[in-house]
Amino acid sequence: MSVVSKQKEQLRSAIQAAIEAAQAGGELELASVPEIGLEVPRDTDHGDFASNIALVTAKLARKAPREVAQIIVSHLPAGSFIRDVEVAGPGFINFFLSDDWLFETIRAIEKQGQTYGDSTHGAGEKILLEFVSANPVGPMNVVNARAAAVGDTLARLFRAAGYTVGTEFYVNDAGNQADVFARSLEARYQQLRNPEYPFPEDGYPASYVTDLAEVLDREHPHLGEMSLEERLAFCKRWGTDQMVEAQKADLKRYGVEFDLWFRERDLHSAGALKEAISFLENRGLLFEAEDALWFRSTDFGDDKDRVIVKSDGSYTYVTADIAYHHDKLKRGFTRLIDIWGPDHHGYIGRMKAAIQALGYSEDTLEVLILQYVALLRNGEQVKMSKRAGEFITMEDLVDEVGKDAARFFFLNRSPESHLDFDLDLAVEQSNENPVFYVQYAHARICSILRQGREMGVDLPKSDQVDLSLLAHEAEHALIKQLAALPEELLTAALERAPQRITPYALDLASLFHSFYTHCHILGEAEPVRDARLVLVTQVRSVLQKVLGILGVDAPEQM
RNA sequence: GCGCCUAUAGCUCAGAGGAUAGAGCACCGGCCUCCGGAGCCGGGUGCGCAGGUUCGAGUCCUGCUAGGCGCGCCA
Repeated sequence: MSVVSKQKEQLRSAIQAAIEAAQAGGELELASVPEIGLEVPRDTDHGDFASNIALVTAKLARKAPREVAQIIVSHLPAGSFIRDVEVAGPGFINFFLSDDWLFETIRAIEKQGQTYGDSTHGAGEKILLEFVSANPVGPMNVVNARAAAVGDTLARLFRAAGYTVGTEFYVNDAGNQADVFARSLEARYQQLRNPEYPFPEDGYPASYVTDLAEVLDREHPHLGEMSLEERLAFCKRWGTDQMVEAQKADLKRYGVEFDLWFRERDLHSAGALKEAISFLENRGLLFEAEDALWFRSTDFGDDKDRVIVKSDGSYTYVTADIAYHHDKLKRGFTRLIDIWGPDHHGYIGRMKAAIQALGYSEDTLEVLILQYVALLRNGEQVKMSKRAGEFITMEDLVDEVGKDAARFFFLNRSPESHLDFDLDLAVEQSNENPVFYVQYAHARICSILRQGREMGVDLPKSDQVDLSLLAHEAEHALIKQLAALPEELLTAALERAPQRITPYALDLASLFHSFYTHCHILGEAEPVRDARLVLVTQVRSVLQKVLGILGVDAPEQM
């Protein structure tokens, strides 16, 4: 249990006891006592913790909120860890604690290191997080970059919250787009010898296809001996493999590595689609109409029924996706979280229907819809067309603004909000970027500790120093921020809100910078110096933890 | 027409039913005998509109308005 939770527990039982005492004395009449809410107020004038219990119960007690608060306060045990208590505002009870819990926080971080802030909340639950899943027919775009940042950080948050997590990239290498890509690649290959060779009307004209054709020609000279059918199959397999490798490299550079790259073609070759179809068939959920085979998804709340096998005998996208999700569930995952683009939101109904048809509850599948990213340059939206080969790729973005700034930028916004990414601004102001502000705090601490070492100062442990010397306002504010981490991480995971972490990091950095200007360290008398060295060491640890969650580097020097 | 998302400061965006709504950028002042000035301290404007629920609403509900996206035997 975190230090903050422990304080809240103690306060809760104190309040509970006070209410019971008031009831026994006939001062308060409550049929039932609701859960006692406690929060850390934003404003430090409002104490270390505050409760709204009097506001919540006022109606029940038929008294004014402030009066209820006053009665509760009068029955609080005296002389405890509660240093002071007051009734404030509309009826809040504000608690001012003795500083011990702050110092306990420092000892907890020192002891727990990079596991500080973790919890066991998700123990027993296995989450499969699927994200990016860009088609293997071209380079990834900036929405993919946004998805990668959000998904990767969510995965890290889930792990911190004690869940078992698997991350997957679904490679759609067996669908229409892969065929179109294969035909495009084959045509470019032919054109190396015969410039007149026709390029498919719906093909991808972008130059990377031409570049790829040249590699293909170089590495596979026997290709000309194949039949057209064989060659297309080869292009499809080889070409998508090349794209997957390129995507892997881009993502790795971006700090994202998946546990599994799941190939759609493996589902086909394993007969998983047929298996899924007969599974549904056995449950009487399929019917034939208009020469096609349909899934009666309306039985599970979908808007309309969906085609599973087209009239030409081929499968739809949803068929493979049902098989894929069935596979995930069979692997023992208890919750599936998919991150999709906004153009897929209409797809939620049929997938939730499929999950239920497979015998699981609707909320086994959770879909997070990521909104679009509009790129701005010179104040105007950059027009992009994948088909015309005109677009800013994820690789371009990372080249231009850097991994850390790009990730931080994406993670500073809520996933479901539309995002304008001003490239000029991101590049121009790269030195003023918030991410550097946080990294600078880390580098500064490293520098202090480095200089301390050079001066021959041994890094003290918390039990060797007098932590009560950390009495400055800036020090208390800093420690409170450290204490807030466990709740912050858990809430971010539960609400699927990675965008909560960047403000936390910025606040922590800001509180550190402020502390730094107000409180010197190495020049101070030994007891103060040592206490502060312990403090900044723990600040560094938490900065590393938080930057690690964001997937942003924590440099020792900048 | 139906569905999803969005609307908060000049701009880009945070915001957890609570007290005086925040950050960055931009703009204007201060702060270096001393650990990194990529820093600190101060300065000001805002919840699209109208109802409702609540002791209390930027937050929840309803209806409008505006923008983005979707509604395929495409993926």
